[in-house]
Amino acid sequence: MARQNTVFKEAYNRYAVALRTDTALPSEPEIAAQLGVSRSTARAILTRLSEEGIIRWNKRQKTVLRQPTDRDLFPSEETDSLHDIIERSFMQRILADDAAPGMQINELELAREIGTGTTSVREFLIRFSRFGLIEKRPNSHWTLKGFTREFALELADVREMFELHSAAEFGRLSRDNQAWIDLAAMRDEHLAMLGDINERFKDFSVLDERFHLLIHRASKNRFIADFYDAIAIIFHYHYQWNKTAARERNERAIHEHLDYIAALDSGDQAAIEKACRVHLRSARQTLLQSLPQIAESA
Amino acid sequence: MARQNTVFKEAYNRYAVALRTDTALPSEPEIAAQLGVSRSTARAILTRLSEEGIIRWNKRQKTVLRQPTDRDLFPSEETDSLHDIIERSFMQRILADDAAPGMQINELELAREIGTGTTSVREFLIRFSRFGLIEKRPNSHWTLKGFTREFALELADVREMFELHSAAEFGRLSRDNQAWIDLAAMRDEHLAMLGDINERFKDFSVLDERFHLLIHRASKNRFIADFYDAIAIIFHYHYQWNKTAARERNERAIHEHLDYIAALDSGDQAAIEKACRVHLRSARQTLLQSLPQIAESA
DNA sequence: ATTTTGTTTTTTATCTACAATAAACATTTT
DNA sequence: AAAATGTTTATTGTAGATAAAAAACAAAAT
Repeated sequence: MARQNTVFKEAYNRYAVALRTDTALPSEPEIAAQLGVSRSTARAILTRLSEEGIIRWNKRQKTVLRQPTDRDLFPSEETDSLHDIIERSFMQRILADDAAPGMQINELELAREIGTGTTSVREFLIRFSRFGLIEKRPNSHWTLKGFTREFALELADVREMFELHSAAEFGRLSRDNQAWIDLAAMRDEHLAMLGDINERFKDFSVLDERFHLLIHRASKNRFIADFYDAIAIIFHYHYQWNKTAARERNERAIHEHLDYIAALDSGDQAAIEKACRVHLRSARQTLLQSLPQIAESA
Repeated sequence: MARQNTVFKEAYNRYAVALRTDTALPSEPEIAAQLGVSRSTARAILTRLSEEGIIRWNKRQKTVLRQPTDRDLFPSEETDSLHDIIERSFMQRILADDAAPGMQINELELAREIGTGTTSVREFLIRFSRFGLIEKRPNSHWTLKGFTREFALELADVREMFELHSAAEFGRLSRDNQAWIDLAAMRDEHLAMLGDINERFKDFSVLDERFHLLIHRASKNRFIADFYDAIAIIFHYHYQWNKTAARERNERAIHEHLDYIAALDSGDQAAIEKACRVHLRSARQTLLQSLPQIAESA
């Protein structure tokens, strides 16, 4: 098999669930644009919808005959892209207890366990290597460097440099910039979450990511943006893993964010830097406390 | 063909030129370690040296019979690793005049022109993408973002953050650290080059890279180190390309380096920061001036 | 004249195979 | 017994093939 048609299946599901009986569908290019796929794929979706009797399709006439049921959709295992499958599987492995720093990573073994070819695994590892968690010796194996204390400290250092820079840039944005509106909305979301913290503290990590992304966008720097992508992925898996004292930790972080937002809003660079440093210091503590115990420096 | 034996050929050449008639060669593991290859490859080298009548090899007895000549060596085209070939070829293309920002990059076309398979080109592009000069749209083509003014400014911003951090860390190193000895040697090299600047100004870029690498090593941060790798590669090709006013530019940079070294040596953090900023400001200017004219923001 | 659909071509994503290289194991030599 | 050599096995690096997806081209409809 050369390639899975996951793009088609995933887009098919996405389109099918949004269909409403008796409505007319737009033109092929419009459907393609809505779904973010090519017209070829959009046509493949229409073809299948037609074959399944979900729509009647004749050139420009496209009418929804019936609501698709769950049985019309592709199962979720078939809609995940190979890259996502590999990423999830790999992250689970390196966060598992028996993944000790210094461990070798075997491409063929990994590919077999995930049930995929070696090329995809190789490409994933190359992409993933920029997160600093694995390293390759040429003509030889990859080595897991792991979530060690060194890793956390190095990550935190760079994060602080970048965030202080971005926060300062944010403070310099002209007042008619969309970012200020987004920031105000963000404050409201923080307040809302705080009002129902006992129920909603688990949603904080998503809000946290969006908040810092908003700040970082102000710097308009591709290297900072890339680094934040890396952080987001690492935190995404890491927080799924480590959930100790989440409520207290998140509540405190929300308060810090609110102070930080107020400082940004004031436009006072000294206040911004101060609030940013306060938050970054506790974020660093959180990160260090959440390290897996076995992953001490190799 | 599955794989070129460039590791073997390159190591063979390296070992052959160092041979001296009538000397005895060490054990296989030792040879392998010297060359930085596996014993399998070391044995392949000994086998060929023996077949060519350059050595007599009988178990532990390995004697050099004659000095290898140029004709014994593999031609340089056969010793370059595929990765290096692709890198060189690709950098030449994106620095060429007709490489406009926004241009599409075609994997298959690139592979054919370089005379290699698509897999290697893909992997190269994935690795190269972290330098921020190209970008991929999933399921579609790569786009050349190019050496634009934005790129230079973003690069310079991050470089400044990192170098200020590293320089401060350097100033905090304990006095018995090897880095101080290296720094003193580095100052002497700068002075020597300055004494013969008209002849040697072209060697500055190598010294410049080594100098900044020394500074950055003090921060012991993998993200900073990786970023500096990227800078070094980009500058390597970029400076080969742009050579305007090299003598004056380099002479001034040497003076700045010497001031910077003196500041580091003093251990005074304020002086370090000042000297570092002075140098970084002119380095930024140099970078901006060296931009290709056509590569203005797309 | 522009937009939509129909059809063909190009390009990417992924698998498989295999030589080069590294690594492991076994035997011999000192 | 430790280190070297001899031999076998495992793993990586790369080419080539192919289905999926995108893109380009052509014809038809508003």
